[in-house]
Amino acid sequence: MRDGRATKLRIHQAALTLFVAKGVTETSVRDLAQAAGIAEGTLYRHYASKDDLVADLFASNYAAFADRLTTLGRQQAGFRARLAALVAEVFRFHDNNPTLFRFLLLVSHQALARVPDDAANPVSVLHSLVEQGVQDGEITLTDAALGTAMILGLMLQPATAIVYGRLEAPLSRFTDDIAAACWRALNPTEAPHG
Amino acid sequence: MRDGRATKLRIHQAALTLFVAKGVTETSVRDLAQAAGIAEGTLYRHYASKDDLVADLFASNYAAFADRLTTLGRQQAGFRARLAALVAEVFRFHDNNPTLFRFLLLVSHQALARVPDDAANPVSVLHSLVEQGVQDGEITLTDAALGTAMILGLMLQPATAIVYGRLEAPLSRFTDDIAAACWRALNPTEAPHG
DNA sequence: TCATTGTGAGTGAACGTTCACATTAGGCAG
DNA sequence: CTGCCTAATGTGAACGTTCACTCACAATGA
Repeated sequence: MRDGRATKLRIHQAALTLFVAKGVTETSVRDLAQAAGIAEGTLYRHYASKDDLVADLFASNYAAFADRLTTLGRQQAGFRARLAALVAEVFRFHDNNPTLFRFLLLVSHQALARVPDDAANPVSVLHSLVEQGVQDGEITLTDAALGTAMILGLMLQPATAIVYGRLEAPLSRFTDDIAAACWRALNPTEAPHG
Repeated sequence: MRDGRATKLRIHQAALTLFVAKGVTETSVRDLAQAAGIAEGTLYRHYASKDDLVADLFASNYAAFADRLTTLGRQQAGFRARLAALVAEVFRFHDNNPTLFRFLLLVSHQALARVPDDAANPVSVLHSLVEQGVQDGEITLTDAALGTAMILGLMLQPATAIVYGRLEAPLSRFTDDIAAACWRALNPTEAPHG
C-alpha cells in the first residue's frame, strides 16, 4: 500500500496557508486540492469533511501549544519568571511558524465550538497562571480574568500589528519589552522594577 | 413614492446581528432578507451586492468612530488625559452598541481592503496620539508602533473576554484600570503614578 | 402619472461530497 | 526472484444543494 502520510502533510500545509490568506469559508475544497497537488476526492481519504480538517488542524495544534505552556510554567519559580517564559514561548512560536500562529488566532472564534471543553487551552493555562499569582500575592491586581485579558492583549496585538505591517518582524525582539509591560500592567501600586 | 430609509435601517440591524452571530460568509442573502422581513430582491434596491453592504456598513461606522476619537483628542491637554479619554470613549462605544463594536472588530481583517487608504482610521488616530506623546517626551517608550499595539491590546482583549464570557459586562467598569495600565505599559522607567 | 420601492420565482455558477474506477506497494505463494 | 493478491491510496466526473443575483411585475404615494 502507498504511504498517505506525506499527502496528509501536504494537505496540512496547503490548508494553513490558504486558510490564513483567504479565510476558511473562502477557501474551497478545490482550492485546497489544487494547492496540495491532489485530487478533490483524495482529501476525503484523510478527512471526513472540510469541517473535520479545520477542527483537527485547530484542536491538535491548540492543545499541543497549551501543553507546551503548561510544561514551561512548571519549570519556572515565581510569577514573574513564569510570565517572562510564557511571553518568550508565545513569541518564539509566532516567529517559528507565523502561519500556524495566525491560523489558531483566526479560527479560534469559530473552531472552539467543536473542541471539547476539557481540552487543554492556552488561554486557560494563562488564566491559571495569573490566578496563582493573585493567590500567592505576587501581583497587586486581584481580578485574574482582567489580568489574563491584559496579558493576552499585550501579546496578541503586537503579533497582529506584524500581520498588518505596522510592526516589523520578528516578534521576539519585543519579548522583554512586552513581558515587562505585562508585569507593570498587573501591578497598579508597585514600582515598575520591583 | 415609498420611503425606503426604514427598510435600509432594518437591513442594517439584521446584517449586524447575523454577521456577528454567524460570520459574514456564513450569512446568506436569504438569511438577511428573512431577518429584516423583506424579499431578497429588496436588498438589491439598497445595495449593489452583499459585499457592498458589508463594505458600506464597515466603512461608514469605522470612519465615524475615528472622527469621534479625533475630536476627543483635541479636547484634552496632555498625552495622559487624551489616552484616558480615548479608552473611555472606546469602552463607552462597546457598551452602547456591542454588536456594532464586534462587527467592526470581526470584519476589519477582510473589509479594510475595500476601504480607501486615506479614510479616517481609529488605529491610525491612536498611532498619531502615541507618536505625539513620544515627540513631546510625555512617555518613555520610543517605539510608537509598539505603544499603539500595546494600548490596542489592553483595550480590545478585555472586550473580547466579554464576548467569551470570561469577563462580565459592562466594559466601562474597567475604564480607569485599563487607562492606568496603558500608561504604565508605555512608561518603562517611570514610577506608575507619575 | 410615474419614479421609487417591494416581490419572489428563476438563473447559472460554485460549493461540499460521493463513487466507480485506476494506481500503488507490501505480503505471500510458487 | 517472480508474479499475483489485496488493502490502501489516488482520481475526477457527476450529483444535489445552496449561493448571490436578476428580472418581469406589483404596489405605493407624492
